[in-house]
Parts: sequence; structure tokens; C-alpha cells
Amino acid sequence: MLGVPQIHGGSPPEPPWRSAPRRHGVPKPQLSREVVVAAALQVLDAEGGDALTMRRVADQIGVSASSLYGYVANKEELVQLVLDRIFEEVDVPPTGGNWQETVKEFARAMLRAYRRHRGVAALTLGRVAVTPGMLATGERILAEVRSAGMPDQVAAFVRDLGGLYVGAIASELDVTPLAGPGQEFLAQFTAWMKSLPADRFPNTRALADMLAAGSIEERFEWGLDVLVRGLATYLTEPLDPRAGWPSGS
Amino acid sequence: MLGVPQIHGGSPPEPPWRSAPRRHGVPKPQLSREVVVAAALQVLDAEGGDALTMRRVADQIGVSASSLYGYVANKEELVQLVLDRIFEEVDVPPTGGNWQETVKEFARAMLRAYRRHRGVAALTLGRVAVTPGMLATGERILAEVRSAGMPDQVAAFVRDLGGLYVGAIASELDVTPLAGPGQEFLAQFTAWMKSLPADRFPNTRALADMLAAGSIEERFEWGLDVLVRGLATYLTEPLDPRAGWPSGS
DNA sequence: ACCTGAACACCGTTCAAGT
DNA sequence: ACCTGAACACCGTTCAAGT
Repeated sequence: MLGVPQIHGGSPPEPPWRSAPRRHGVPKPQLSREVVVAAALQVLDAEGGDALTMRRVADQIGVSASSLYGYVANKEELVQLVLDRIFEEVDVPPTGGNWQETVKEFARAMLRAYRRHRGVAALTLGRVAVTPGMLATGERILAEVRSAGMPDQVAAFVRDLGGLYVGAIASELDVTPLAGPGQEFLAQFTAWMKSLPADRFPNTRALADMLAAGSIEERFEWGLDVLVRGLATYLTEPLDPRAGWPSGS
Repeated sequence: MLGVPQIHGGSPPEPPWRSAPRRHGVPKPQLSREVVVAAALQVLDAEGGDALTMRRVADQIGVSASSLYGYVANKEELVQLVLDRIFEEVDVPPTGGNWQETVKEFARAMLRAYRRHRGVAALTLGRVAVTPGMLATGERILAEVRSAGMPDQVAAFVRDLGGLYVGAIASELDVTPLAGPGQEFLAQFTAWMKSLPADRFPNTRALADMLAAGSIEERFEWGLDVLVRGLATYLTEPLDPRAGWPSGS
């Protein structure tokens, strides 16, 4: 009609330069645990921790939210799988030099892994993340610390304490606004501390600038130093028996 | 009708033993910031952190959820106010004895405050909680640590590091199932570590029992010991200049 | 002035139904 | 076998409307 030329009675064949269409309209990618976890990481990288949602992960794949439950028991399991992937990404530093520096390098490597995927550090908090990927890193740390002559009880808990510390700092990094309004807030905070009554808050006033100074990365390094120095003392000074540490069982 | 005796034409007067009815049906308590925060704490104590919801807090008061927004900007502000209340509850220990023990006592007091309100510790994580209630505690710690001769840079960050540590441990306490299935899981975990290939995981296998041993409270005490020992080294051994700590600005 | 109720744009999870 | 769509019981937040 209207003079538009019609080729026979059907539509013309696809031109050769057009890519092959997905068959039957809607794409139906094969789902799998890996696909789901990969999509979760993409969502995390692109939109941060708050966006990690069953529905958004499903959207990312192009599938309905309910279909994820065929491959993942629930959101908690998905989070655990994501954390495992992150731990596998930790680029373990070469052993060598003193154990102090090696332990610090481990912590830094973990921080880097967290920073590659914003929002993931917060997932470790308030959660006992026992994953296969964590085991390899844990083994390396244990080896390092034990061969330095550290008591076994101490070695056993370096892992947990370190994980706690790095996770907590990294989540602070994710959450702290680095520029613009964040800096403004910091200035307000400092001014507030300086305006406190001198008789009740002498030390807070005196250290106001220092309390607000230092980037989180600097605080991270400093905290690492405190931890490693503290650990080192156990080489010469034994555990305080009052700490109630189980020596036998 | 139906022979039921009717007293005159209206309903009988209230018997004297029945409490005075609230006037005109629905109670309309006066709202205020304090009422909202108090209700939030009640919800927290009764049902834990996941239950801290604008809607549930409103229910607790007997008011609609939207009415809370007259007294609190949003949920984040409510959380900050709740945290401030908790910090005010910290029963600061008497000064005396060495600074190490005082710092530890502060941490323990904070842990106690968190444990009184389950779910509140998790609220501190991934959040810069700058509240008035925190200032008083901070001032005490600064005074203690400075008078012990600690460098100002160190003193300034004991506060943050300590807060991070206590919050992280306390949130683990809230989340860890202490009995029943939790213990079962721990046994599974230990068995799993022991079943790892001996060539790749010698240390994990050797320390399997120790890695799972120790209550969280014990780990808390041990971690405190590490931190305090680490801090003590700054009295004799200065900061590592490589840490990049701002000495001037 | 203060609170309500409905509405909006979300959640996690389940389950009957489709293919 | 695998995925969809609707449904359920929730979220935080806004806003016109009631009193």
C-alpha cells in the first residue's frame, strides 16, 4: 500500500552485515552459580553495596529475580559466594624480608582487593566469612607468623584480628566522602571540637586538628603498625595469663 | 430485643474497678525526639538490629510511621541519635593504675554498653559516628593516654582505632550463634580444616583446633592486649617515618 | 500544628503456572 | 528442568488531607 514496494509477500531476508538475531525474541542465557556471582560483582562495582539486591542482580543477567533461587539458597549465600570470589582475588605478596612486613603486605593486598569492589568490605562486617578462598590466604599468614617463632595461640588469631581490622577500615573507606561535602563536614567537626568548654575538654580541644587529620589510608597504615608492634611483643613477653586464654583444651 | 434486659435507654456506667478509658478511642501520645529514640531502643532490645525500622518504631509508640519524620530527618539520623544514647550509657571506669589497664577498662565498658542493646554494635560499623556522647569518653581516653607520655599523634588515633575494634568485635558477638546450631557449625568447620590436603595446608591443619577455639569474649581480651602492647611501644620506639604520618600539618 | 492514610518505589522469598 | 509472573509481607519516604 501507499506505493511502498513489497518484495513478494513476506519480509526481505536479513542483510549479511546484520548480526544473527537471538532466536525467538527474549534471550534465555543459561544460569549458573558463576553467572549469578559474576553479575553480583558487576552490580557491586557499578553501583556499590546498597545496590546488591536479588532483583538488581537478576536484571543484570536479564532474568527474573525468582530464578536466582535455583542457584543460590538466599541472599546470604550469594553474599558469601561474592566474598569468596574477592578473597581469591587477593594478590598474595611474595614471602621474604621480616614477618612484620609480610603481614603488613597481606593486609595491604586485602585492602586493595576490597577497594577494587566498592561496597564489598561492608559485607564482611558482622558476618563470619568462612570461605575456601580465605583458607589459602590464612595458611600463608599462619606459615609466616609461626616460622617467625610466634606462639601458636597468637598465630591462630592473627588471622581473625587482621581480617576484622582490614574489613572495618575498608568499609570506612567506602563510606567516607572523600571530597566536597565530606571535607566541609570535617572542617565543621574540627570547629565544633575547638568550641568545646576548655575546662571539660582540654585534650579534645588541644588535639582537635590531629583528631580530624590524616587520610583513612594513613590511619590504616598506622593501625597496622600498632597491630604488628603488639604482636611482636609476644616473641619476648608471653601471654598475660589473666587474659584467660585456653592453654590446654 | 430477645429479652435481654436493657438499663434505661443507654449503656451502663463504667464499673469502678475498670481503669479510666483513654479519652476518645485512639491514644495520641505527644511525640518528641526523646520518645522516638527511646522507642527505637526498646525495639532494639526486644527484637535486635534487623527490627530497627521506622515502621516498627512507630508501632512501638502507637503512631503512624510518617509521623516520625516530624522529629527525625530520616532513618540515618535516628540511628545516629540511638548511637549517641548508647555512648552516654558507657560507665566510664575510675582512673587509677596504669594507662594500659584504664584503656582496656574503657573498651570493656563500651562492650558492655553494646551488649546491653543487641544489634547496636553493627550500627557503628561503616559509619562515622560523631556524636556528643562520644566526646566525653574520647576526652577521658585522650587525657589518660597523653598523661602517660604518649605522643600526641598516637593519642589522637587511639580513640578511632579503639572504637573500630570494639564495634567490630561486638557486632560479631551479636551475630554469632552461641549455642546449638552454632556449636555444630564450629565442629563442622574444624573437621573441614583438618581434612584439607596436608601438603598445601600444613599450618591450618595443625592449628585447626586453636583456630576454632576461644570464645569471642576471650578473643576480645586478647585483641585488646595486642593493641595496648602495640601502643606501649610508641613510648620508647618512635613512629616509623615510612608510615607517612603527617608531622606538621 | 500535628498526625494520618494512601501512595510510590522499592525489598527478599515463595509458589503455582507456563514452556 | 528451568524460568516466569503474581503474590505476600515487608521496607523508607513523601504528601495531600484531616483534626
